[in-house]
Amino acid sequence: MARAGLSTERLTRAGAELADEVGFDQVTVSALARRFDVKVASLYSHVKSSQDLKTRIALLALEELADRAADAMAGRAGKDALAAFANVLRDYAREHPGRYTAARLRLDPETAAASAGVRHARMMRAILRGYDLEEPDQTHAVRLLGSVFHGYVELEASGGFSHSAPDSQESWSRILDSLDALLRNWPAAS
Amino acid sequence: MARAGLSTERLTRAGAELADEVGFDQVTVSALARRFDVKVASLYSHVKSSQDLKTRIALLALEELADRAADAMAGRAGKDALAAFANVLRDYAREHPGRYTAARLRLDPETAAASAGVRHARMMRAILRGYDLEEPDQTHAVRLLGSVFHGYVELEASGGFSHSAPDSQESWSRILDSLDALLRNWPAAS
DNA sequence: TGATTTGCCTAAAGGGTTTAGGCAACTGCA
DNA sequence: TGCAGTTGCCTAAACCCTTTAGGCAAATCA
Repeated sequence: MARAGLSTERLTRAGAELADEVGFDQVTVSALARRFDVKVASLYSHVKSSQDLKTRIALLALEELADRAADAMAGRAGKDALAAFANVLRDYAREHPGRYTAARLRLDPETAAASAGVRHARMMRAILRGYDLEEPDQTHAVRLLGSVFHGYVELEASGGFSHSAPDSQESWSRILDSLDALLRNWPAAS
Repeated sequence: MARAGLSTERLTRAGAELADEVGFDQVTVSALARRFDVKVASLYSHVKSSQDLKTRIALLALEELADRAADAMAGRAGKDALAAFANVLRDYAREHPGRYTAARLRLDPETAAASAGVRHARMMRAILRGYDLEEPDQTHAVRLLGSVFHGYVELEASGGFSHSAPDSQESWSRILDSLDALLRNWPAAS
């Protein structure tokens, strides 16, 4: 019987594609086995469990996202860097909704620490270097940006802003403008 | 054989409790049947499907949330109203994580239109009446606030801010301050 | 070429979802 | 109060997903 050429790598990639096609939570070991025209049990030589598969897809997505963000931010600072980073996030989510959802999977601490998530955090700090913020305000700002970006992208993905004026692109631009303004004039602690 | 006294109402409430205890996506018709010490098939007289059950829990959570928010906002305006609304969201999420997750379930358009979600939207607009924003900036601001609130609460729930200084409460306060400042000085379109 | 490793398979158990059909327990009406 | 009709929970069964154990054949390497 001919072998299918499975590997952890290929399964992870195929899983990511499947996620984009049918949604991350429809990614199942069974569905993946069907895609490779192989029996379900065969996948368990390459992947420990369904959870393991999902974690690998999440890590892949985080890497891709970090790579794109690093690329986009190269040579930029201030508002340009802010917009570049934010747009990478939003575009990735629109292009690869399943992978984006995967990237938001809750990872256990060690896995998270070894993931590209730390690159994301560093890039966020790098953006803020273009503004004049001391600690702890810098941390507050990191948290604000993270919340806005992820929050907006998620609301947009769930259809919250579609079919209503003004269109989402305009809100997005204006929100980036307003965040830039806010970071330039960060209010002192009350 | 004694009857268990099931009803759609009771199942929905029990489902909400179960969600808070074990997580919304662990809410299953089977688990609920166990909780009532009843056979699984029995629930299907009261609930159309697993999806139906989840939707009902989501609608319950949206109602509770809207009730609390309306309460908290009564008699407040400006920053007070902003903070009241935001704190209700955050507190509810901390108190009832499963219900909060449920409230974020993607509903089909008609269901959403008939849900307490519309009250949320109206309250958001009410908050902005305390600031001087014309359309379309008011809509942009609604979207920004929605993104920040949901984004922050979600990142916080997933442990993103724990075990790191400054503590989450401080960031939350400062972020509310900064949003207030931003809304008072909303930048003109570029 | 023969021995070993590797890869995919069959088999089976366990759990969730959902439907069909049955009997017992309530409800309401005479 | 007694009986008919309705309602509520049950058994049974089909289908899908996960995961483990153990087997045979294909690839690899000596």
